[in-house]
Amino acid sequence: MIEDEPDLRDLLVYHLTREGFATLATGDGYEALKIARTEHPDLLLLDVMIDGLDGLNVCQQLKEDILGSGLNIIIVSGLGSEADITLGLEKGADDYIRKPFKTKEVIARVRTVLRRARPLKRDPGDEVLVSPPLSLDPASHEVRLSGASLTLTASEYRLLRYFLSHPNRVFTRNQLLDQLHEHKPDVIGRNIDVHIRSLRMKLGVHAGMIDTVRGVGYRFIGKKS
Amino acid sequence: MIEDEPDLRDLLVYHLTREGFATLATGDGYEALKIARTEHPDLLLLDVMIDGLDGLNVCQQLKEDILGSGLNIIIVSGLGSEADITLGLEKGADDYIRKPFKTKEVIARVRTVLRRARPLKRDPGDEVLVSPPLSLDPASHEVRLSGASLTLTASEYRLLRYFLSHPNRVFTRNQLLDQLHEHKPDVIGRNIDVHIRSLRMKLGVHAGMIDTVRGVGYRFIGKKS
DNA sequence: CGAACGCTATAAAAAATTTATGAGAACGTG
DNA sequence: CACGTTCTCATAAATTTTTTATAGCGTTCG
Repeated sequence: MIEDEPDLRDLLVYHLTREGFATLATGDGYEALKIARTEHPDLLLLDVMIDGLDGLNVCQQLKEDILGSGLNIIIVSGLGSEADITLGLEKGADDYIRKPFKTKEVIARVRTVLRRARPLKRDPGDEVLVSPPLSLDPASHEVRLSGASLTLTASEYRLLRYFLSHPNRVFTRNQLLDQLHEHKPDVIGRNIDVHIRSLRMKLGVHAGMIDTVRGVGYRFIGKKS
Repeated sequence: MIEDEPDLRDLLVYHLTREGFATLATGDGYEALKIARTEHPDLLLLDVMIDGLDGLNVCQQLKEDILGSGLNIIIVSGLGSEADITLGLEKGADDYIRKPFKTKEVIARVRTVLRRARPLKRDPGDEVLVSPPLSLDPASHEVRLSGASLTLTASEYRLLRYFLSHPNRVFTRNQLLDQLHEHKPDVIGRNIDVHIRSLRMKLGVHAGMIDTVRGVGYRFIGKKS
């Protein structure tokens, strides 16, 4: 992100980070070029009114420079600079946002551009979790064991997904319960046992992937794929 | 909750309580500090525009004060105080809500922050403890001796973890017992001996790492990794 | 130097805790 | 209402923790 107003920059960085985007920010045009060339970002959020170098120049240089490398650019325009927008789009920007904006809107646009531009790169939260011989695809909600499709209930799925995204780590029953539903205070901790059991049954031979840690809880044993 | 408008305060208290959160509310900054320090809340819902003491001050003081105790803070900002938000986030707040808001939104945020915060609570103690040839990983609850995995019972694990995090220091039997369970006053001190023994057995050749200090207790002999 | 004492190690039995399992009730959804 | 899912509970099985008893070792002091 290139944005020269520190407050606004920090706010946006905070939000983007919170939404799962790895974010780098600067207020200076030259620095931006340097960062863009070394870090190969997927997306540039570019305020056209910045120090050091005109935003549109940055836009143009980068588009030429890293042509085809999959860099996307969203222009953030100041008030009443209609011209900048059209100019920017001509120079290769993919979208624009007009000030003042809501952070929600920014995030939505970022998402949209990234999704449109990179059907290959999935959302971080949508990546297929693999831990042989298990694989779980959040997008299609499908789980496979040694290639064969497993039919899981919603709870089983959630549990397994949580396990798969935090392999080799112990969780107490309450931690696991929290993953199943937005904390239902009245649910008895022991009922995790039942879910574990059904998961294990469906895992069949590989039931051992879910390990009981006596006196603590459960742990999923998984290899890095 | 710190909120100085009584109507709004009551409304929120009503809703939060109905959702199962134990809620305390005040409109005064100083009182808030006092309550926070005695009641050890999990979450602070903090309006930055309050009487008695500036909201951001409250935020900062509490974060410093109860550092690591797992206090989470959500800032509620008045209209157009963008600056307060970033400032607050810098001072340690975990999230913010902008006025005007819907009670549903507030509840959702509260839930989210609390859920997100809970596993983090465990983080500080998550570092792997190493004292060659021993290593203990709190996250996976796994202990290795010269690379080979050791299977410990819950008590053995706790004991060893305590030893590893305080090497070369003598502990009385009662101190060690306190580590095993939240104070069970009726347990006889001598039973630590039994745990020590089983630990030593599992340590095999390295049983000597646990040293008997006659007339006092035990000490773990460890090198810094 | 050696016997007595106090503390620790060991072993085995008893008590307590924890987990697995099976079956049924409650719940929600179509 | 029928169905599949989720939750609760009771009981059995497994394992851990505590207790108890005895043997062993080191220290102290006559």
